[in-house]
Amino acid sequence: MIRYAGVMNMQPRSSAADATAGQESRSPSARLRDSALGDDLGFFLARASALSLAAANSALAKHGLRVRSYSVLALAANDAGQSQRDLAEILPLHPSQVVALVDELQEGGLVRREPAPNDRRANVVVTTGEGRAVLERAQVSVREATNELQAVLSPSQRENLAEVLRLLAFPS
Amino acid sequence: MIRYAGVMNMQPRSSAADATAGQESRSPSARLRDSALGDDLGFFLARASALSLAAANSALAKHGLRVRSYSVLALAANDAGQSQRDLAEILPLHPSQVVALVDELQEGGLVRREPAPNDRRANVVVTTGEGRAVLERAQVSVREATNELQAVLSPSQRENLAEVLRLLAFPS
DNA sequence: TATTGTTATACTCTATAACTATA
DNA sequence: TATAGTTATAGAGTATAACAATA
Repeated sequence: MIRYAGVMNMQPRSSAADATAGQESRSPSARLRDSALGDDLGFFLARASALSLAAANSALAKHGLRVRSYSVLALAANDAGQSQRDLAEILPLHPSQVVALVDELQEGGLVRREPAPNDRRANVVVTTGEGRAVLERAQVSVREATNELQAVLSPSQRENLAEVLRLLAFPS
Repeated sequence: MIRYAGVMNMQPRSSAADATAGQESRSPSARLRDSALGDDLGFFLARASALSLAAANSALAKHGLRVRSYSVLALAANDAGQSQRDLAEILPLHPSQVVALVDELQEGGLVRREPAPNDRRANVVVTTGEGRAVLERAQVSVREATNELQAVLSPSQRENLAEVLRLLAFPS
């Protein structure tokens, strides 16, 4: 049911084709291992990320959300008083992308734009009651999908991964 | 110089704005940590992947390549006799995407399409001498970029990461 | 009947520039 | 003059369907 995104769309291949492939039929993973990509950490990073993104998007679909709108909703819900500019900075997205995402969430009744108290240029993005309810349900779905994906890892591997990825994602 | 791709485009913000932000000015990373995204491994995975992709694309630009064309070139060079369908399966990309990538590489003189010996429907993608030369130089650049990105990690952390990512990327 | 390469199309995500209203 | 939000547009990347030639 999961659709792989990005560099990751799987093309299921008939096993008949494999069977008749002839003499030089190493497995796809063997070919990959022997190529220049075989020890390329970036390749695995991209693939793991795409799988994770696809799983999250799939889990969020039933709530009418995608990863990016979910992110905006999650941040807006966490702390009232955040302007669109703040959201753009934190996520990080371009301000013009935040406009579209907030539009979408607002049309669904999940957030409101309110005038910022100190700055008449700025909007504060505020979650509605409906928005908070949807977010809570969506969080459960995302967590389930994440756990399923990480089921192949031991608890210590998970912790290690989180720590190392944090270093890579936010080099300080 | 690096341009961050995807969910990852950084919007540099004037420190003046931060200084005058007023009472509730937690840092962006603090806001992120407190939000529903703060413990979301998928978020860090996406961000690390985007940084890695951007670094690789940046490193490949001077060779006239991008990550996807580099991947096709690397696989074609590794093993003569691979059809476009094979490449699509291994990478994995949609066959129609491989068409465009091979077109591009062929126009640059890095690969040739040759008729497959056993199957007149299929093309075999073969690297030219120029293609192999470019690939070798590109590989050096990619490796440099990767090392720079992973400089924050200890050797054992790198090994661990590679092992864990392999499990996530290719769940068997 | 199924598969290979191909073309075409559409949709998502990302990047950039420009405009307006405020500061 | 700089910033917040907005609009518009263009380019990657991705997904899908259809077609001709061949198996």
